[in-house]
Amino acid sequence: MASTAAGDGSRPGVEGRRPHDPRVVGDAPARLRADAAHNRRALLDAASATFAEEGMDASIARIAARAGIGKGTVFRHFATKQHLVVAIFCDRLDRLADLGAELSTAPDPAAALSEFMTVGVEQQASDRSFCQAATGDTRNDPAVRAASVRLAEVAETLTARARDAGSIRADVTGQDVVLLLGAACQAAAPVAATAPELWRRYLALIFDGLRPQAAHPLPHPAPTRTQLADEAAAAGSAG
Amino acid sequence: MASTAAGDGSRPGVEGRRPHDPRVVGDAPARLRADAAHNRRALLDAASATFAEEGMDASIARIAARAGIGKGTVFRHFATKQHLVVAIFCDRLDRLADLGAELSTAPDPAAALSEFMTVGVEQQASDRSFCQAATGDTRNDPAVRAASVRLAEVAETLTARARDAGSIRADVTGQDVVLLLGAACQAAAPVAATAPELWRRYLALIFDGLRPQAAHPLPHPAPTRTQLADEAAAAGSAG
DNA sequence: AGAGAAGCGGACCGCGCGGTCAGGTTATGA
DNA sequence: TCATAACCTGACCGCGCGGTCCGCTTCTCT
Repeated sequence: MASTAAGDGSRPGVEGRRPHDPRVVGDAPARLRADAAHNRRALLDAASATFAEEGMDASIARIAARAGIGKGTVFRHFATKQHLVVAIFCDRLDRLADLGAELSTAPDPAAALSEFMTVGVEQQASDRSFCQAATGDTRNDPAVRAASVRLAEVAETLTARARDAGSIRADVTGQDVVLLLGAACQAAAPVAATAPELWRRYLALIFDGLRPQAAHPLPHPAPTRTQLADEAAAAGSAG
Repeated sequence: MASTAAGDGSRPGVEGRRPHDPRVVGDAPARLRADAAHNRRALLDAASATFAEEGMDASIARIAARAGIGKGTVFRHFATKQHLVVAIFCDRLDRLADLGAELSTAPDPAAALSEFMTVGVEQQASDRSFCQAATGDTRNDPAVRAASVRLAEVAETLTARARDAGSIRADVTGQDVVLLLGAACQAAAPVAATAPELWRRYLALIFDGLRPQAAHPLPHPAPTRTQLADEAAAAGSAG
C-alpha cells in the first residue's frame, strides 16, 4: 500500500554532511539510483503500514526490518524520524485532497460531500497514527501545514456547493468538515477492535447534525482557514 | 486539582514483596500513615495535572519532582506507571458518572443531557491524556472497565429520559452519548491552543445530530453496553 | 571493463525511561 | 520516652530508543 510518490524527506535548512546526501534536493541532480529508489519505496510502504498498525510510537528499527533494509538506510533517506512521519502524513492528506478535488465537480453536491467524509474517516479509522499526528507536533511542520491548507480549501469547495444546494446548513465551513472527520473516527476508536465499521454510525450522526433541519445556533465561531498556521505560531511562542 | 479520593493503586494479583506493602489492600489494615497519605495525595494531584498537560508520555521522574517526593515513593504507592494512570483515569470517569447521577433527576431531561455532555467534553478538552487513555491499553484494565460500565449506565439513564421526553431521536443510546464526548473533543483538538473553547461548537453540532428533526436511518447498530469488555477480550486474544 | 560515486548495513553511542533496593528517617502506640 | 514498623530517598540497573559512522557493496557512466 501507499506506493505513490510520497514526500521528499528533505528540509531546506538541512545541509548534507557527506558527499551528495540524497536528502538535499538543492539544484543538484536529486536523481536516485535504481536500488535506492526501490529501497525508498519499500521503506515508505513499511512505515505507512507499521505506523497505521502500531501508531507513531513504532520504532525505526522495526520499520527498517519490515522493509528489509538496514536502520542506517532509513536515516539516509530521512534525516529524522519526524521527517519520515511528515512525508507519510502529507501523503495521506494529499490523497484525500485529490479525492476531494475530483468530487468537487460531481453532479450531486451532498453526495459528493458525504463520499468525501466517508473516505476521510475510513482512512483515519484504519490508521492509528493519523489522529496522533493530527494532534501532535507533526502538525507544526511547514509541509504538513501546506497540505492541511490545501485540504481545507478543497473541503471548502465541497461544502460551499452542498450549502448552495441547500443540503447543508449555512453556518458550517470546510474547516468544520475536516475537523469533524477526526471526530467520527475518535468516537468509534475505543471499540474499533470489535466493531470496525462503527465509525459509519457516528459519521451518519454527525452528518445529520450538518443538515439544515437540525440547525440550532452554534455557540462558537468557526476556525479560520489559516487557523492551523496560527496554531503553530502559538505552539512555538508558548511552552 | 483532583483532590478527591482517587483509586487505590492496587491489583488483587499483586503480592507485596516487602513487609506491609501499602499497595496491597487485602484484608489488612490498609491504613495509611499521616505523612504517607499526604504524599499520596500530592502525588495524585501532580500526576493528574502533569498528565493533563503533557499526555501520558509524561515521565514518572517529572511527576515525582512536581509532587515534591522521590521517585521511589511513587512506586511505593503504585506498583507500575500503568496503575497510576488507571487510578487517575478511573477517578475522571467516576466523577463524570457522579455528575450524571445527580443530573438524572433534573427537571428538564434535554438540558440535563446537554449539561452532562458539556461537562464531559470540557473535562477531556483540557486533558491531553484522556483521549490517549481512552484508546490505549488502559481501557483493558478491569477497574477502568468497571468505571466505564457505570458511566455508560448513567448515560443510558440520561439518554432514556431525554428520549422519552421526545428531545432526542429514538435510535441513540447512552453508549453513543459517551463515545460522542471524545468526538467533540477530538474535532477541536488540532486547534485547541488558539481556540480553546471551539469544542463547544462541535458539541453543539453533534447535539443537533441527536435531535429528532435531523434523524435519518443510521447505517450501523449501536455498540452494546458491554462492548468495552468484549473489546478487551478481543484485544487479549489478538495482539 | 573499470573507476569512482552512490548507496548500504549494523555495530555503536548517549540518553531517558520504568522500575529496584539498601539504608537512613519519621510517625505511632504503648 | 522509646522500640519498631512504616515510610522515604536517590543512586542505580537494564533496556530500547533515535541517531551516527565508516568499511564495504553495488550501481552507473564512459
